[in-house]
Amino acid sequence: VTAALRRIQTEGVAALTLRAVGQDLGVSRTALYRHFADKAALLEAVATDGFRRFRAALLTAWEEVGRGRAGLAAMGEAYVRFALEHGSHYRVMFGGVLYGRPVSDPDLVKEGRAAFQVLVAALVDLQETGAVRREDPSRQAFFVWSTVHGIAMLSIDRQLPPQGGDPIALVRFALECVVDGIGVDKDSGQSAARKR
Amino acid sequence: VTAALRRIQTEGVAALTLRAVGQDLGVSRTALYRHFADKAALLEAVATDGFRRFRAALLTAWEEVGRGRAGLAAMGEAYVRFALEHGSHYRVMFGGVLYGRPVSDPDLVKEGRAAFQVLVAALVDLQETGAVRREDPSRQAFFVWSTVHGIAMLSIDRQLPPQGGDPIALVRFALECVVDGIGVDKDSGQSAARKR
DNA sequence: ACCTGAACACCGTTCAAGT
DNA sequence: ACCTGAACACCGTTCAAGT
Repeated sequence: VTAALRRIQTEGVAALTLRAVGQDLGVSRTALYRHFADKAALLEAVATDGFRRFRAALLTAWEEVGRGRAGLAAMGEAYVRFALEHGSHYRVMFGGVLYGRPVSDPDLVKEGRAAFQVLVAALVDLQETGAVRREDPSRQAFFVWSTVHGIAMLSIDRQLPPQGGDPIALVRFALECVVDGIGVDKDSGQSAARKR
Repeated sequence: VTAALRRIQTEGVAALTLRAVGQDLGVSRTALYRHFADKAALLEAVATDGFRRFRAALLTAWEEVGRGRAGLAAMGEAYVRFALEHGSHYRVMFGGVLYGRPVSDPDLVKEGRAAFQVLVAALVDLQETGAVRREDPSRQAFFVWSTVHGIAMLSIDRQLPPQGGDPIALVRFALECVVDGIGVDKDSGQSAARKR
């Protein structure tokens, strides 16, 4: 898995061939079939590993900055930073490299859910401090996730420039708007974050 | 191009091989090299065609519903509907099938920009009616685009369920929050959409 | 201008065979 | 248990050759 990761990082996801991985390991291409059912299984293992690192990155960002609205912003920045720095890895986790489902590895879906739960927990926290409306936090989380995921994806695909500018600046702006959006109290027409 | 599109729709993007396209056309695989420099060029043509249809779909949704906040919502729904109904086509346009850049076809970047301009124009319209803050509309557009793109991508990759629910419902919720978010007047703490 | 067939260098995968 | 080598069915791409 680490050999596969190294290749993916340096040569891109397209260069991940069983033969190349085998060669890096000083072993035959077919030897990998003793450890993984097929290439998809290797990719699933890579994705699972990715979700673990990903979750850790989000969590430390959230805790270092000290929760609250600023914590969510830090988490969002950590999110797109991860995606930018590990573009190929992020692609394997999300971008449909494993497009021909179904996902067979239960660890993969477990780690994926765990990463998502970090976001849900953050939103619950924001609800408690009153920064955000009290409603289904997982719905809010899907919304936030989509926004940040979209920024990450478009950045990786170089679809944001030319004047799209810095992805980090964009995610900062976007998350401010998002929190305002899910913070607006529909009855009073006021931001929940601003009223005491 | 239409033959390639048909294959992509029915068999998925992975099944798009030059040999298969040639066979569908009753022609040799290598014959395609008289019309496209290589496979990437074919995919770029498919993507260009996709952006044209995409732009048309967004535009009619925007105009049919009659602009304004409801128009943006309709546009967002049309967006994810397009992505869901033409998953493979959408993938070619965005999802990094053309990952190994650079994009060489100038028509492709032109059509891509044109589709994006539909969104920008909509936001300018919302600014004029006072539904949304007056600031750089393209920055707002990148934000909105990211959100909807994220929902579309996660839906296509089946990453939203199980309890993520209907993507259309999610985009409706998300766009309401987004408009609230970019409509909040920072000075008064009130939603610009609500004050007269 | 457009197409063909053979050829080349790559894939993932299977399988009989070795230690 | 782990690995190997040959083999198979696929790829994209090139090239000399045909009309």
